[in-house]
Amino acid sequence: MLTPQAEDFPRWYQDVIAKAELADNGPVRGTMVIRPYGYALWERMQAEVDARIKAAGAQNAYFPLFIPESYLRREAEHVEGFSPELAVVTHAGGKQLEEPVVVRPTSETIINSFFAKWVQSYRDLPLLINQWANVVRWELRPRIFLRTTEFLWQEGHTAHASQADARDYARRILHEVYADFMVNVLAIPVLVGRKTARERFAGATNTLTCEGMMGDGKALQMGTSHELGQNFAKAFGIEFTSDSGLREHAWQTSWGVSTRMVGGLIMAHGDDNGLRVPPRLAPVQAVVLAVKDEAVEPARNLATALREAGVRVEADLRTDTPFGRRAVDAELKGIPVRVEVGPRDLAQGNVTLVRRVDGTKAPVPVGGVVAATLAALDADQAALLESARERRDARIAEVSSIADAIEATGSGWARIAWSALGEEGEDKLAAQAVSVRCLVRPDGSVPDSEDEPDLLAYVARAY
RNA sequence: CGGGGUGUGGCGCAGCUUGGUAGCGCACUCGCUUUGGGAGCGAGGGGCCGUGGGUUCAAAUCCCGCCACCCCGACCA
Repeated sequence: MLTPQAEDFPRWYQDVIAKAELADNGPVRGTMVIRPYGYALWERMQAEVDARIKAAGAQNAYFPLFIPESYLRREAEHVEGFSPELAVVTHAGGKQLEEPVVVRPTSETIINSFFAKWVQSYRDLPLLINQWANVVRWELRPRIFLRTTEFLWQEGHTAHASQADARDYARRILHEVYADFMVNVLAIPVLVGRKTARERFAGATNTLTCEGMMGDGKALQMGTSHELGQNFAKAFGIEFTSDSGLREHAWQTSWGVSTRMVGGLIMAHGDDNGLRVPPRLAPVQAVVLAVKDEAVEPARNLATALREAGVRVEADLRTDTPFGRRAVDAELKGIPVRVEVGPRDLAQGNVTLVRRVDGTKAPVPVGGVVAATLAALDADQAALLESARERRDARIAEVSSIADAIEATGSGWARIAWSALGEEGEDKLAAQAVSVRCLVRPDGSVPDSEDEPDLLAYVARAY
């Protein structure tokens, strides 16, 4: 299984670094350089997430990279959560600044300072804003793709007229944007639930999460959606006149997903032969590989036919590069379908269709390539999700004691009654580097409070 | 900050115990042969061995100091 920066890299991961070009460590500790192929994966994630955000009614905007230090101090809990990991600019323009500015670790403070101007009436609400940006958090221990000093993300910030509206919107983003994308595009069957107070975002009144299980059984928080209550509205003066003429503070949410998802994709689906990219995400869904010179023209034609059928296709006509190398290149990148076009098969009117997800190879008549490719893409998207779901479910242990829970997290997750755990239990887990990933109701839905009866806690080791 | 470890061509490493002409794999350059699963053969280029000092006829190797980086924890998307 593929773990970025694991002690003993699988050999192929080094190859991915060297050849498939996902990411390098950057020149500053913990930053990362995303090479073109890794960025292509991120661009696809952006496109899919952005479409869902817009469908949920939010609009894109952009706010400053630099935030006056005093802005962060306005919300006590928030500043406490971030102060150790801030990058602070003290000098600029050749002199010391009167007030240092921080490089945004997240943009609640700067965006809310504008919201305070933009929101005057209940008619201005809800205000639904999203920003695609880079942020910087000087973490103690970076981990490539999962916790880098600088990362790319999307952060949504909204203001609502009522607590109920804010609560509903935070849930809507969680389900319709994040979980929908992760399950249906990334093929990662995320668990959706509520964070405990201990795990909550600094400054939030409620944090919701999508938790994915990686190939080694550890958990990865892949996306979060927060209810901020009126904390920031009070700190930044976001007030409006309600329909009954009263002056009220807005209720807010914030939510985000980041390049961490690239790491999640790698660790959830990668195998010993490289990446496996689900077809709906894949920047290149099919590669048509000409085995020898005389197959170049037929290969080009097949690529055109696939493109016209709506497949994201690439023709590999580099017949001066050995076949094996080109096949392995496609495999490492996780390209779902490979169509090998060679004279031997062509003589029979066939090509070979190779599928990355299950590794099968089969001869297909030239005229049937488009249909076979479309069928394979659909089937493999479903197969990847199904195998990830089976693996996850098989690794969730039902336990009733804290000791058993810790034991179970050696290989997967544990499910335990929240009443058997509580905050004291959470402390004991933490001492063993185990955390409560989220709380859910018995029917799997997201709780409104951690005090609801019969809640279940999922506990695991996490990245 | 605590506990481990590592610094040797672009990348990954051996050599260090027992001092004596700096080596291997990958990558790179050239030539020929190859091309249906990470090509083969031949010929090349490239390194003040992290850094400062010490011991010695002689230091990658031994001694002392410093620096950097990595891993495991604390912090965290």
